[in-house]
Amino acid sequence: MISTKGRYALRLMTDIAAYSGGKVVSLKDVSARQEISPKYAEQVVSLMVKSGLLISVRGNNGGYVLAKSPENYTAGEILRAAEGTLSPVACIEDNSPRCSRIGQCPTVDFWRGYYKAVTDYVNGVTLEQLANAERDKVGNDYNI
Amino acid sequence: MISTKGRYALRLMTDIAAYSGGKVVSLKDVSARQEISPKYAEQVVSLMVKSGLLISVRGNNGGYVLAKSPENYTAGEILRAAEGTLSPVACIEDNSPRCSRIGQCPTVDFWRGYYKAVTDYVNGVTLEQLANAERDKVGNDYNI
DNA sequence: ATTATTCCTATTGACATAGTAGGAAAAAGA
DNA sequence: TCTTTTTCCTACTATGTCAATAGGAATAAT
Repeated sequence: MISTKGRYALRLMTDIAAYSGGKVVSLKDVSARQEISPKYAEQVVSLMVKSGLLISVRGNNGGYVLAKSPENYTAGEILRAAEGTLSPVACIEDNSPRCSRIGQCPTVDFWRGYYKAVTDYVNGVTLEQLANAERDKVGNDYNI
Repeated sequence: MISTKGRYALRLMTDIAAYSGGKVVSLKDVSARQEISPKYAEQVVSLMVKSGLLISVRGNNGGYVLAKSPENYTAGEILRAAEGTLSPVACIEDNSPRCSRIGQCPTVDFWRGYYKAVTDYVNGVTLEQLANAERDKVGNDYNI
């Protein structure tokens, strides 16, 4: 399962992309709209800053701005910045400690394929697409 | 990440498919070949039995047999039996407690797509393919 | 009766998750 | 200069999950 860090990161980035209009926006506003604990949102957003996906502005009237335009972000890079890796197993990551069974393990190739299926998918979705979904959905608060 | 339960389940099932030849095989042998703690392997295998993927034979000379032939298993059903679900988020599972933001969440469709990418992949790999990989790899114990 | 197996449940140490909390540092405005 | 609003940083904590380990009961062949 993807943890709340990854899920919140995606929603926070989507919100900023959808509503900031390129201006600095405070996390207070973003987290309120997304109903995410402001203090926890801070920690998630700090991962985005550290990865260079968001630019922070400190002080009064400060906040965050996207580092590039929404169509140039993929969901994959946001999730990786939050989660660390999307690899299903440790042994196929870069810099993984060598598994002694790697030469005889029948499932390594299977996991590589799994990883590729996930990677291809998340790298194929842009933040712009998510932001459009956000704007489309507002007002559509139908309870199924 | 997929837990050891899922990873071990796949390797144990693969081993049985590759080496049992349709006969009852004891878990002691299987777990030794796969270098998995026998006691822990018991717990993993019991999930397979409960899901009907393996048939158990109790008593002396007992063990386990595949419930069907390897080409009729997918990696997906084995992983789901071990892991419970492969869904990346709780809100898109069947019988999930309704999330109050479902009507306005911009990422739900993204996660559905993610889930589908994973599901399509794991349902497209058969146990027979894994068993062939196992047989091919034995003897290729090159240390990279 | 012995032995080899599966079956079932309890326990444990280590670690990760999902926050909460408090305050320091920065910068704008009065 | 003082106040306010923001980000930034670190520590703490409760809860739960993981990955086993452990012990013994039930079963069945010899």
